[in-house]
Amino acid sequence: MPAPANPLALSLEHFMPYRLSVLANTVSSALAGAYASRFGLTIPQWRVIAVLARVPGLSAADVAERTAMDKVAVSRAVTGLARAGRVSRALAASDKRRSVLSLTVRGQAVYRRIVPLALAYERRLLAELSPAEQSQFETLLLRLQKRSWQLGPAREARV
Amino acid sequence: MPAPANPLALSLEHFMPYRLSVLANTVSSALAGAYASRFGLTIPQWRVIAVLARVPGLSAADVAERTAMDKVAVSRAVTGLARAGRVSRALAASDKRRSVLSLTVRGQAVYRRIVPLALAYERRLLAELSPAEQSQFETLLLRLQKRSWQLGPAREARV
DNA sequence: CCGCATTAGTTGCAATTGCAACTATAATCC
DNA sequence: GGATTATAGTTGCAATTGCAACTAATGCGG
Repeated sequence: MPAPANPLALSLEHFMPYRLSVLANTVSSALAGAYASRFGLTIPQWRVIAVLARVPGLSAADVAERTAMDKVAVSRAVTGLARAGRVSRALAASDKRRSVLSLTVRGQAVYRRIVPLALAYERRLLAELSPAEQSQFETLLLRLQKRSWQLGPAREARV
Repeated sequence: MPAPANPLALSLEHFMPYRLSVLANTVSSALAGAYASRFGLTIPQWRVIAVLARVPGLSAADVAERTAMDKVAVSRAVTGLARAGRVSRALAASDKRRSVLSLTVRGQAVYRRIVPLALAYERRLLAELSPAEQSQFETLLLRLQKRSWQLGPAREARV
C-alpha cells in the first residue's frame, strides 16, 4: 500500500457520508431483494404501503412528506399499486385536487406478509448490538438526521 | 392521527433501514449538490478521484472494490474523468486487460479543491456529537456494516 | 365575482443505473 | 501447446429517477 502524501487527507473508508451511503445501500438492497421478487414491489411502493397501513386516507403529498420521497415518486408508486389493486385512490370531497389513498384488502394482505420479513431482517441486523447500544445508536442517528436537515446543501466553507 | 390497529406494527419512522436510507440520502445529496455544480462531478466520479488520490495506479476492479461500486459504474466514471483530463488510463504491462489509473495534475487539483469542502461538511455534521459520541457512533456503524455484509440478502425467516 | 397566484398531482423527456452480452487477454488443464 | 475456462473492462438496452412543464382545482386580492 503506497503511502499517501496529501496535505489534506480524506480517505473514503473513514469519510462518514460515504460510510452511511454504503451501509444504507447494503441494507436497502438486501431488503428490496426479498420483497421485490416475492411481491413485485419496488422500494417506493413498499414505503407507500407501510405508511398507508398505519394511516389510511392520506393524500399523495402527505405520503411524500412521511416517506421522504418526492411527489413524482409517490405518484408513480401509487399508480403501480392502484393498477395491482393494492391501493384505492379517491378524490377528497372538500378539495378535488387531493387524493385519498388507502390500502385495499389485497394491499393489507401484502403488508401483513412483508412486515415479518422486514422486522426479522432488522432484528437480525440490530442483533449485532446490545440493547443499550441499539438505543444509543438510534439516539445518535436521530440527532444526525436533524442536523443534516438543518445544514441543507453544503455551502462553501466561506467564500 | 388515527390510531394504528395492526397486529404487527411497523412504523417507517422507527424502521432502521428506512432511517439509514433517509440520512444517507440527505447527506449525499447535500454534498453532491456542492461539487456537482462547482466541478461537474458525479458521485461515482468523486469516489474514483478520492480513491486514486490516495492510491494511484489501481485497476478499475481495485477501484470498484474500494468504492463499493460495481465495475460498470467505475468504467463509466473513469471514461468521463478521462475525457475531462482528470485521470489517465494505461494498460498494465504484465496484464494487458488491467488498466492502470491515476489522477492527472488536473485531477489532483480538483481533489485538492473538493477535500476541504467535503471535510468541512463532515465536520459540521459531526459537530452535532461530542467527540466521545462520534467515536461511539463510528464503532457502532462499523459493526453494523460488517453485520449487514454477513447477512447478505434478506432470506425468508424460515420457510 | 374575476383574474392571478398557489397547490395537488400527472406526464414527458433526458440523464443515471443495472444487468446481460460481448471483446480481449490471461490462466488452466489435458 | 491448443482448447477451455476465467477475468478485466466496455457497450447496449431496458428500467428507474429527477426535473420541468403541464392540467386541474382552490384561494385571494381588488
